[in-house]
Parts: sequence; C-alpha cells; structure tokens
Amino acid sequence: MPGTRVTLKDIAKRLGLSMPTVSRALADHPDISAATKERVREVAQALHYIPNYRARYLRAKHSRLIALIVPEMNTFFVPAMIAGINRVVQQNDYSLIVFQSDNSIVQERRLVEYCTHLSADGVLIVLSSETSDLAHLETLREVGIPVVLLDKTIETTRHSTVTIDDQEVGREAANYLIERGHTRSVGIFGDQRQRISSLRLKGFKRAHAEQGIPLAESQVLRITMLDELGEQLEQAFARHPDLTAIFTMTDELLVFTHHLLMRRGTRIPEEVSLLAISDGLAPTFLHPNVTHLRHSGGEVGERTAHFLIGLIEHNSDAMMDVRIRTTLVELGSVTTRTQRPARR
Amino acid sequence: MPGTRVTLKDIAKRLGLSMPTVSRALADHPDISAATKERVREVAQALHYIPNYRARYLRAKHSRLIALIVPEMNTFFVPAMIAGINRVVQQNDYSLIVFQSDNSIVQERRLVEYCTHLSADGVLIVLSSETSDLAHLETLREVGIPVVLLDKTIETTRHSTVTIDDQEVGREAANYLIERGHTRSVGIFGDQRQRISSLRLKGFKRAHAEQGIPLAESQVLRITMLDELGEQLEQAFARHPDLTAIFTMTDELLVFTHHLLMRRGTRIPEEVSLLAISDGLAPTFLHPNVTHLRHSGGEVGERTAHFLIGLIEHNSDAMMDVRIRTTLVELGSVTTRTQRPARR
DNA sequence: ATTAGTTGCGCAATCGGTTGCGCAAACGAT
DNA sequence: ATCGTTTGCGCAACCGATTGCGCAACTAAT
Repeated sequence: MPGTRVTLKDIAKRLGLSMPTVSRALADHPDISAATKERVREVAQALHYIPNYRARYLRAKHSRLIALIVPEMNTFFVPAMIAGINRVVQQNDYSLIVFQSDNSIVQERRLVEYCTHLSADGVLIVLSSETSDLAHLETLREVGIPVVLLDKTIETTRHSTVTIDDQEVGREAANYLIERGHTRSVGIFGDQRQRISSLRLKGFKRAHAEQGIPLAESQVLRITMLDELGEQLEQAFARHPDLTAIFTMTDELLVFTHHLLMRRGTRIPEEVSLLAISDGLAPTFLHPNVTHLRHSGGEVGERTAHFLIGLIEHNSDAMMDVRIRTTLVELGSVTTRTQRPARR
Repeated sequence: MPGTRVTLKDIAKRLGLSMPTVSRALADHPDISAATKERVREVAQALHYIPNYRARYLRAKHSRLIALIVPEMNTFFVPAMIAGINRVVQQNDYSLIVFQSDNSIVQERRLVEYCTHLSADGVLIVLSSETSDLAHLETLREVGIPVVLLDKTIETTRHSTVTIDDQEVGREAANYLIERGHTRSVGIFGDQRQRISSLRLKGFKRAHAEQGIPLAESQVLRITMLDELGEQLEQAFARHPDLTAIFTMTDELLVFTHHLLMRRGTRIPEEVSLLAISDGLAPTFLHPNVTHLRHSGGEVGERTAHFLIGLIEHNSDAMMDVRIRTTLVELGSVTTRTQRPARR
C-alpha cells in the first residue's frame, strides 16, 4: 500500500527478532551472527525496506546536507559552479540543497534561517547584491554550522571566503591591454554596489595609474541593467575615436558587448580588441574566440565544496581566504599595436 | 556552546511548563492562553530556539523536500529550468534538492533510491542518456512518491511527463524553412539514442516528405560529441553547394554552429539562413539574432513544479502528459528565397 | 563440575518534537 | 449550592531508528 513504509519493526516482527537486532544486522554489526544477517537482509529485500533518514539523523548531530544559497542563476558562472559543487558534494556522500535569494536580503535571511531548521551540515553562500552586513550569518555560527562565502562577498574577518583576487585580475586585464599598446580602452563593469565589481574596476584603474596611462571616467562603463549597455557603449565610441580595446568583467557583459560590436559592424580585433574575464565557454563560441582571464566556475565550486567539507569533517572553524588564480587564455581577440603608447 | 541546540525542553524547563505546552504555544494553538504564548515566545527568542525539522517531520508523512535529478548542467536550458522550478518550489514552501546523474544510469538509480531515503515528497527527473527503461522508478511508486519526467524522457504510460511535442517542433522548423524557399537545408541533431533527438529529427524528415522535398541522409547531422560538428558541417557544405539553410535543435548546437559559420566566413542570412530551437537567450546575443522556436526552460520548470506540487498536495497519482507549445520568434536569421522551391 | 570467557540477542533509553486524551480550576447558569 | 461547560495545561504515547548495557546460552579451560 503506497504511503505506508516498511520499517525495521516490520522486519523484526516477520522474523521474530527485535528491532535493534535487525538494525544491527543491516549495519553489519559484529554482534550479529552471519546466519541472522542473511535472513534479515533477505526479508529486508523482499519487503522493500527503505531506511528513514530523518529518524536516523535525529540522533546524529549531522544531516549530510549542504546548502547553497545563490542570488540568481545567471547563464554562465553559477551553473558551472553548482555543477562543480555538486560533483564534490556527491562524491563525499552529501546532498546539495539549492536556494535562490533573488538578490533579496530578506529572502537571504529567511533562507539562512531555514538552513538551521534543516540542520544543514554546512552552508555555501553567494551573497545577494543587497547584502551589506553579515549579521544574519551569526545564527549559523551559534549552532556551529560552518559557512563559506564564495564568488560575491563583502569584507569580513569572521567568515571564510573563496574568491579570486578581483582587484588583481582587474589590474592584470588592464596591464595586458596596455602592454600591447592599447592606451585608450573601455572597461565594462557591473553594478558598483557589488564588491566584485568595484574591486575589478579599482584594479583596472590602478594599472592605468601605475603605467601613467590616462583613464577618463567616460572610459568606465558601470552597467546595472544589461539594456543600458548599448547606449553607453555608443557614447564611449563617440567620445573616444581613438578607442582600440574593450574589457568586460563577466561573461554576460562579454556576450552582450560582442553582440553589440557585431551589430555595429565593428571588426574584432582589427578595429577593436576584446578582452574578458570569463568561465571560458563563451569565448570559444564567439567569433573570433575571445582572449580572456579564465576564472572557472566549476573549479571555484569544487574547491569551495572541498574546503567546506573539510571544515565539517574536522569540526573546524578555521578561517581562510582562498584566492583562486586566473589563467590567461590567449585566443586572438587582442592585437598588438605597433605604435608605442603615448606617455604624458 | 556551539553544536548544542536549544530544544523545547529547555524552554519548558526555564518556564516551568511542559514540553507539549511550549510546542503548542509556539504553534499558536488555541488551547494555550495568550499570556503563556507571549512568555514562551519571549524565552524562545532569548534562547535562540531553532526548531528541528527532522524531529518534526519524523511523525509527519511529508518532508517538504522536492528532488530534481538532471543528467548534467548544460549551459542554457537546464539552469533556466532549475531557476524556474526553484521559484515555484520556494513559493510553495518546499525546498529543492538537486542531483546530477552525469548521464549514468547507475548514478540515476542510486539517486532515485536516495530520494526515498530522504522521504522526498516528490521527484522531478530529466532522464540520463543511458536510461532505456523506468524500472528504477517503481520504488518511488511503491512508497507513493509522485514523479514527473521532464524534457528528456522515454516512452511511458506509467509516469507523467512534461515535454514539448518534439516531433511537431521538428516538423514546424522544417516547414518554416521550406515555406521560405529553402529546399536544401541541413538539420543538426543530437545523440539519436535520446528520444528528444530522434523525435525532432523524425518531424524534420516528415515535413520534407510531406512537402515533397528530398532530404538526403547527408543533410542530417547527428552529433554525439560537439567536436564532431566542425568536420561534419564542412562535409555537408562540400556535398551540398546549393545549401541555403541550417537548423539546430538545441542552444548548444546553435552557438557552436554559429561560431563555425562565422569562422568560415559564411554570412548569415545572406549565404545561409539559420533557424534554431532555443531557450531564447543565445539567439539574442548572437549576431545576427537568430530566428527560433522558443522553448523556455524557465517556463518548463515552473509548469512542471506546479504540476508536481499539485500531485503531492492532492495526494493524486493522476497521470498527465503535458505538452508545452513553442512559440516562433522571428529575428531575421532566415531569408525568404525568391525562386520557387523546385518540386519533383 | 565449576568457573571464565565468548557469542548472539533483547530491554529500554534516547533523539526532539506532535497529539489524543484526561483533568483540575474557574466560570456561568439554574 | 449544584451541575455543566469552558479554559489551560500536563501525561504519555508515538514517529523510526541507534546504542549502552545486561543477560542468557554455549564453549572452553581448569
């Protein structure tokens, strides 16, 4: 009869044994004779016994559940990250519960609380864009649930993080362009309320400053909504006829920028060079393939999950800021300009 | 002290009440006086009481957990689908557990079994490419857990499905091209062991047959690995100099095909028209934008989740095959050829 | 034959809540 | 003053599994 589960008691009754004996038999406990174990296993099979994990884990302090809270499922980075996390989580016999905060701090708070209700063994969280402090994570600390922040974080000394060195990668991007003679480039960045965006921009600016290359504010595009991009890009072209390179800080910005360039007939890299920070997928199906600083979502996910599971299993509250390095993948969307950069 | 949770008993002790009273107070049970409720709530707050869902749901037959098993996280469709499912699931106070079968039937079986251990209230499953029968889903039926198959399925009379009419959409695609004078087109399809691929191909072929347009086997590309696509496409071009249109059955195939066309300098749509079945995102950032039959992952996810939750909450085992209609989105990657199609 | 040790299993408590039922005190009605 | 009703709360069972401990029965050693 559907809905009614076979329990240990049922098996016990069938065999004239006690529940503990059946439990131990199935757990291959040494106290139980081989013959009994065999009989128990047979009946368990025949009756389609299914263990009840809620009952089992009621005594145990762990649940083998890991929760992931993401602000949204964008197209490129997050799915790859989830896949990476999931791989490690499954390999270690945990299950992954995925929540989406829709970039709302209210939702995020609710979800964090929910994680405690579920007794998650650990929580991974990509902060929402509205999140400006980490008070809501204290609940987790109180009950001893380890948390790791990844990708999008804010400044914190109380939580472990896995990120890339956003400022450094912004700097590398700019240097790469400058070294190749691009003294007038446009950088396309995301919402500046997000640390990830502001840091990448900061690095981008710093590189210009260090190299003595001027960078006007109009060379920096801060994109909150993707549909602003078209207009802002046109303005940049209009204001900077000497523009020779464009840098995009995410895959989303890359594909839209690429599309806009194609639409206006701008040839890459003959007229404008294109450089991105990317997961690596989009650059290979855009034409021409796009040179990028690779930041693999899958790798971030895997490493973060490993780290979290380490915290869980060693019952550690070690704090660590893991910085993942990006690798440069040159695919020919950036030219080297022969004329020397003009210095002031 | 971290790890030690505050329980109802603690609150009860603190107030000199019994555990049931505290439980009822927090549940706003009418038997409890307003004054007591207030005191209980205060103490619960002060002590940072966190309910233990595993204990709560030990008695209840439900868990408010919905499991999703996907073969892989591709880039386009699946993430959008997950986002859609998650939206509905969260709105209805369920949680979504995501598993990945890596296209392995062994994993899939393991995961389905795991769903029963977790006492999931319902299971959504996108079948792996190795799955050829549904015997492993019987366990779920036995314990009364509703299942809905979505997107990639196989023939079944015992399970509900949510799909598009794959054969029909293949047919529509071909007809669209034929009506516009494309009598020599190439169709790019996925692994033929998957029903989704074989049906779309079947429809594509049928349309040609119905219209009396010949379709050589060399006009049909069956792609198992994406890296075969380049070579096969070149062969098709070589063999069919009169080729005027290309159809791709998924987003992945679309972006790679588009990339290959760009690389070989084929102009779209001047030289070759391009038509796709797509989630709608890729077509808008490729250049030119790609005309497609839209099949929204988000919508599929939402509708499926709604349906499943209906089954759960009405304790129904109704069977239903939901067919989601695609909508035609014309974005200019298909030209109309002036010369009439040559009939035989 | 008595003792010591091993083998195989059951009793009962426990995890943290929920729920049916009972019961005392307070209340109103006659 | 008596009876019936309502109010507010506690007792104990229960969900399904795990586990420390105890206890027979059997074996082996002296």
